[in-house]
Amino acid sequence: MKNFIIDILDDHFTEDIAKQVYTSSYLLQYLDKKTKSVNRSSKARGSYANLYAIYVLIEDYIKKGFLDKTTDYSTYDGLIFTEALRRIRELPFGAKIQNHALNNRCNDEFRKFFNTYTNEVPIIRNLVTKRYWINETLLKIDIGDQVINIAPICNEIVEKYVDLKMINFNTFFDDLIGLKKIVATNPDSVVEYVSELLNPNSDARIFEIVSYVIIKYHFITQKITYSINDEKEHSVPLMVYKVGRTNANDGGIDYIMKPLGRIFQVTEVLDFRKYFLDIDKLIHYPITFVVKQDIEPTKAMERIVNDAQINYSDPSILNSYISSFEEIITIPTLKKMLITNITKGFLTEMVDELIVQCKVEYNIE
DNA sequence: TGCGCCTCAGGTTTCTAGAG
DNA sequence: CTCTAGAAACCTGAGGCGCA
Repeated sequence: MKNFIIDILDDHFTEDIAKQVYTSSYLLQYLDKKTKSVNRSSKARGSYANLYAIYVLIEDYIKKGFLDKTTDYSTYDGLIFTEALRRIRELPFGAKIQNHALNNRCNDEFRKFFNTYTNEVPIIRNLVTKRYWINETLLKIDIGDQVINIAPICNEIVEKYVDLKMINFNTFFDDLIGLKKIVATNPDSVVEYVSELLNPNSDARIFEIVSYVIIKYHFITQKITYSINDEKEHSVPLMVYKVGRTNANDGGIDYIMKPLGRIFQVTEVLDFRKYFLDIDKLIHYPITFVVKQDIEPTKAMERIVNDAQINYSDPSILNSYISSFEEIITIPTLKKMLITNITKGFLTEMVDELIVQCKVEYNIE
């Protein structure tokens, strides 16, 4: 398969020139290296920070008219750090990007790739004035009889890359929106789709969201009645809340139930050490584990206990961990819950909730 | 094929210089 | 002196890759 960078170059030049431009431009080769995730699986992480650092500086370069040589770029004051970072954060997936790329990482990485061929780096900065420039020498490609400025092409590449990543990513949302449309007319296919999301190979974040939605609607029909100091009785549903985004919640609690205070932790593996670590983190507070494994909960528990017994000779220590397992929920449990939720008529709500949670997870809007 | 090490990239914390 | 922006160091999970 031809890559999209070559396609873009071919749009601008004859095949011969396109090839020459590519082989003489380290910047284009760098962009090529940094955009590889397009052709990888949906799990492959994209890379935006370094690309965006280059992008905003080139954008500034073009916007201020240096492409048309109306003024000399070397006399330009440079782009202010805060402005550059602000612009980076406006770009798709860029909301949380930090200072690293502008400060050093982009240049470091470029050097790592190309130091045997060139001493130039993409980003020029003045530590005293805190201003930033794109390195113009890397933009001007001399191919013998002419000098080509690749500034617009570089930015076209970055834009195309972001487009492609967005398409990848939007497919899932489009699917969900599609589900919403057919939920009334063809509920069976919705069930099939959601069940598919529960398979062990699905993306971890998706699994965490889908299992949350199922668990939430499983408990929401159960009511608890309590009274404080014998005062009037309250009757409330068991509400499960998702705490934070998966990505921004390293090692934290995943779901919490009010008012019982049950805590849910999602895990992919059956390694007992992972469970014991979670239990340690919460100082042996009881935990309900949601496990992305296609086995019955009893089997999962058996395996954990067996493995742990080999490593823990003291039964009282072992027991202090085992007793911190409040419940284990596995894929078969979730599938059963899904079916009962649907028979209770929660299908539409569940699809809506899925969309809401995905928007939170992926920072949409 | 499974395991351990390495890289990558985002996120958090700390340091520093300059302004007031 | 304090406050702030900017810079840099530190941390961590996930994926990839090489090796047995």
